[in-house]
Amino acid sequence: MAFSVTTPIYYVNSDPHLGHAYTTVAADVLARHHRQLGEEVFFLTGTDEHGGNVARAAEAAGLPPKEFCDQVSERFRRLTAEMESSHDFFIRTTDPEHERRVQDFVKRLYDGGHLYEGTYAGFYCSSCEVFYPEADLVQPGNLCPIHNRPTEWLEEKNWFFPLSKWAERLLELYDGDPGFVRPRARYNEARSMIAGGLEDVSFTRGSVSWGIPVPWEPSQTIYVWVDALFNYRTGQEYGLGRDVTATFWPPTVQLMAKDILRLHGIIWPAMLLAAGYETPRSLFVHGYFTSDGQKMSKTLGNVIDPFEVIATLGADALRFYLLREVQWGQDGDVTWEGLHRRYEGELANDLGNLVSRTTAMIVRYRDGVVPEGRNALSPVHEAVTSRLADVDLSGALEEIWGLVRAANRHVEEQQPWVLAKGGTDDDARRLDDALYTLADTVRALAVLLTPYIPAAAGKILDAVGDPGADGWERAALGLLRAGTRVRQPEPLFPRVER
RNA sequence: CGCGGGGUGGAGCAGUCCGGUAGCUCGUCGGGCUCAUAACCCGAAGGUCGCAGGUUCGAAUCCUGCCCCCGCUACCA
Repeated sequence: MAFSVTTPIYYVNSDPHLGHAYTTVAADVLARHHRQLGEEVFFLTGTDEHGGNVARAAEAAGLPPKEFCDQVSERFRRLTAEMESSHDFFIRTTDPEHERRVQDFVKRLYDGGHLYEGTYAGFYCSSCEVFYPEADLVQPGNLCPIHNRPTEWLEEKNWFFPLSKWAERLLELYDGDPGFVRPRARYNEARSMIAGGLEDVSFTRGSVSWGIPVPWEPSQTIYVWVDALFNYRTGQEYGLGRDVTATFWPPTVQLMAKDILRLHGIIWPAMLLAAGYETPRSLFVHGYFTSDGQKMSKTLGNVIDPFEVIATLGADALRFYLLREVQWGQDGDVTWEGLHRRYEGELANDLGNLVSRTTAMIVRYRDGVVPEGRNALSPVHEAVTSRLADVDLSGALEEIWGLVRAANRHVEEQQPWVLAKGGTDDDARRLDDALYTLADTVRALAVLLTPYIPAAAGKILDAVGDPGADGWERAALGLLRAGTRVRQPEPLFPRVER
């Protein structure tokens, strides 16, 4: 089995923020989980670096475009590193290997007769790098509907991709697989965009120089979105120093936010169909964040910087919070208040404290050796497996937390401290069972949580004497060997001052 | 006739596809415990499931109409 997952490549026009972190951690959880399952995994992320927006941002920063991209791309790379992303390759669209392949790809479409030459005239927004039909403009003043700034009337010779021609094939794709785009509402949205009629799209630009030259007409550059989308393919072709497309193409799951659904759900598969490539197995569209019910903005002062979260509470906390607080696939509200609440209430009190009390009791009552016993709790790994197979990242976490709570409840029900004082054989046997249940459950929890909070999960496995045993088959209960040595670790999630 | 999301106890949400005693977390109040990161556990109060009609033995769930909020305008995932 092979599993390949992608994030969008992040546009270097702006600094990394919480949304980027969100998509990255989601992809990372999937990648780590599928590795646990023993599958071959290819997880691709990176940065999107061409286009007029970047050229302008570079100019504003007083840097040549490539140098500017180097700097910003490095910030994104640092974010992925700090949040412990396990991606297999970090692509940059300014990689010469990528640029060359994009040219080959576009040439292939050209040679196959899939592009035609036309003149494009229209209202152009230089921020979007997009022409708008007059009907979409904000009046008066022909303002860009996205930026609310004046557009300019521009005419240029372009190569076009006849998207309209592909509508029927796209509908077949959608109708043949209701799971192609998830959640369902996004599938409906994309399908109705196709059914409502598609317009051909410009494939090249005459007015943007910071881009990949069109092979047969070097005065033009390849439109940045073509260049960007095709990273999913080129990354597999050269990312590992060899072509792994035979194993990993097409991508199993491609993650994105809703703003780029049209690009990924319509244009991207059409491009691939035209070029004769297999289309992605599935797309998953997640939601947006608000903070305190409002969009994040510097002016409102409710911006949450992922670097700051990691510096304050750690990468595990950020990863956990984003996937726990926000219903996967929906918009969600994130705040520092909520972050602290989840950190203290769930990571520290529920999980961290469970590990603490479990290990402390085994050290205290059984000299740190796991006794013989059987696990009295009900396993959750099958439910979690099925949630993750459905790419339900917050649902899986909910299932896991049910086991955390059950374990804490078990302590109260069994009252090991009472059993330890009782002198009968029955007391001793019941204490053994209770301690075994706790140690084994904590161990299984670490396995289940490995994709989400890899650092803490590793520490838990070390503490219960099962280091590195994080394969998914270990997620079942009752696998901890009696006689294993346990020690009490430092608090996994120490209290942090607000 | 722009598109999309949402309205469920004080807060945040699940449940709505495939109708059948309204559930979870947090908060509040009361109690228990002492293994543990002053953590943990139990109990209670608290909801006419946005409104109005309809279908049905039965509607948060299906149908019709309406009202309100949010995003699409951003450091845009």
